[in-house]
Amino acid sequence: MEEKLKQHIQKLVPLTDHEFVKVLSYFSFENYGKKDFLIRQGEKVNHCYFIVSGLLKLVLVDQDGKEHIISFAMEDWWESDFSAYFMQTNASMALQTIEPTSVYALPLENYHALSSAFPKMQCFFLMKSNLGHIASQNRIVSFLTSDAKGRYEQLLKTHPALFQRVPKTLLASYLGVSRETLSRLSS
Amino acid sequence: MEEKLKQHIQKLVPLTDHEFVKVLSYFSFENYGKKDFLIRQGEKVNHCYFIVSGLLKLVLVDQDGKEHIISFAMEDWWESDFSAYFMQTNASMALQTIEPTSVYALPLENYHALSSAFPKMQCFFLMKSNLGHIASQNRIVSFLTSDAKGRYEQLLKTHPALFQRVPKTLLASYLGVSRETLSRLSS
DNA sequence: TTATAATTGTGATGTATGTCACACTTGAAC
DNA sequence: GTTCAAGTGTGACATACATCACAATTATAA
Repeated sequence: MEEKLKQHIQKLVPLTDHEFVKVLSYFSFENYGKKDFLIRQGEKVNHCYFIVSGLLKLVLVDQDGKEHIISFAMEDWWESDFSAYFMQTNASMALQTIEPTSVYALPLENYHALSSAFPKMQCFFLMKSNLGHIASQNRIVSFLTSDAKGRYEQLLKTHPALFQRVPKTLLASYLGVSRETLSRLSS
Repeated sequence: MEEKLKQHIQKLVPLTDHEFVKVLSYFSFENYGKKDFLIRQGEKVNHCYFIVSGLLKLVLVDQDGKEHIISFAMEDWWESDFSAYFMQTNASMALQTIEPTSVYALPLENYHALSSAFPKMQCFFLMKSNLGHIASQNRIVSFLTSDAKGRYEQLLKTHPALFQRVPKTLLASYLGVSRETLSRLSS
């Protein structure tokens, strides 16, 4: 499981075993069961997470009590309420497991310490952030250019595994359509 | 106009005058008229841009020839087709001026050179990227949680100036609704 | 100025999608 | 196994929004 994080970082920046051991010391390893909260809406956000295994949802509950899925987070992803994490404000969304999940957690102080101690890691975080920004923009594009059916088909193509692992209600919420409409699209 | 960039950077990282002069040398200053293209869909993307003055649209034309506005870019913003810029692929969207515009352009080689020569600048880019990621995620949230009217009112609250500077057709395209619907919302 | 294009408002109508209701199935807990 | 909750499909109906059409107004250029 250390290997997972090591290989993940090494895909973008070279890192000796010795360096990695030091890098790893900035993180803490944590295990969660099903439906556990890593972040609760309205509370402080102390960590961002690298997901070793499992599956989570980044979710926002609106005034009407309706749940909206901003993102699913799976193996090899980084997730948090990044706005609340970086700005040190209260979480506007929750991060909750769908399946039992193992993560490496990185406190904000350590994020900064790690970035200054290892320029390579700052470079790594920069690349990750750029990729995250691009991914979000693609999602915006899919809202602008596609209707429910188009977005459904894109998701089916890019993340077929999700349709096995996640209840349709959650997929519908991620796509921005009602459960019923999604059901009709897939039949 | 150098001042604009200097103050913008100094809002996030401290920089001596001497350092800034060196930083500035990585950029080239460019002027554009109305409706000029900085990036054309399908072509290589060589620069990202800091906007000193003016107004642009980041826009995608789909198969049906319909135009979708991913983003407006105004003074003090950074813009590009970041996916194409970083991955060195062809642009999936165009960047075009709405008003006459002045920018500082940064070639990708210089982006990397600047980041290694000035750790502070890498830190700056990291913060900017994080903020960009967060902004995109907020836009996604607005698509998930709000209908056309809600998104219209949010935009009116956060960027009232746009309603003076930009034709309603473009605002509609940004909001993901038809021109006619936007017209009815505002009356 | 005059001519032409760009921008905007508004009615009539079609369609995609949401909402409510209910039944059926599947899986989890005791 | 029995029980209960979670997940799913589908009909009937309501509604938000798109599309098409046209007129009116405002910029832009010759």
